[in-house]
Amino acid sequence: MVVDQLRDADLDRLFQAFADATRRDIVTRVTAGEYSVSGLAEHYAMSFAAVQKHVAVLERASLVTKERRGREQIVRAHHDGLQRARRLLDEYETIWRQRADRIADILAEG
Amino acid sequence: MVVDQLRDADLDRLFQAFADATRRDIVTRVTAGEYSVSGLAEHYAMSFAAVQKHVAVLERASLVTKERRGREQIVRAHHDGLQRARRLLDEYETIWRQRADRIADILAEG
DNA sequence: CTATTCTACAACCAAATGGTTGTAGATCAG
DNA sequence: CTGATCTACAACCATTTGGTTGTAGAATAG
Repeated sequence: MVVDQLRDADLDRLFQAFADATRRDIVTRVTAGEYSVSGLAEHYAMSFAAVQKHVAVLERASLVTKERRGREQIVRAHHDGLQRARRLLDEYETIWRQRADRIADILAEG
Repeated sequence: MVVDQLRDADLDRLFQAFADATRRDIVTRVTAGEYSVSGLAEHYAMSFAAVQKHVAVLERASLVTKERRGREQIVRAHHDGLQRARRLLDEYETIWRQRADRIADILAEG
């Protein structure tokens, strides 16, 4: 199974984006409210540029979008992206859970 | 919010482990049946050592375990680890979905 | 107009990642 | 015992990652 390249690359970017506590926190924040990039940066013990890069990673993973408003860039949760992420996680989770359940059943029988 | 360090590190390792197509494929395989490390390695266009490293990453993320059987090392899905992964993903997903739903409602009203 | 704020982006750096080859120790087959 | 197989691990390499500082351009405030 060489698997679907497109989907693979998307999943790579998705999980990679989630594999950092700062980025997960950013996603949590922007699903709750509006933040400019500098507004986000205030909350982390790192440079503005570093936060800018984290936002860029989330953007490439289609988890957030940016929209310019005056001199600020507003970061928002990208709902299509988040939904897509959920669906992909669900699929994986379903496969693994079904198999895990089947194995649990077999172990229970034994 | 400086968040829970332990959980953060676990989540980092978890998502990092998932952020590679080969590793996701390995997890899928070992949830379905038994594989030795070399048995797994047969399926990928990379060296045995590379696959060994991927398995090690999954092991550190508590997603698989290894058990020696003769000269082979059998790789198995670690069900506690997978369950834990599921629970963590569910939590995140719940937070995000609730917020996304709320926002969707607001947008629908407007 | 000027100063400040917000963003973009380049250059740089250390550490981690994902791969390789090579060597060596166990275990099994004949 | 000997040879083949399976694993472990070290050393190495190129690329990516996560951070930094510095420079420069747009937009706003006064």
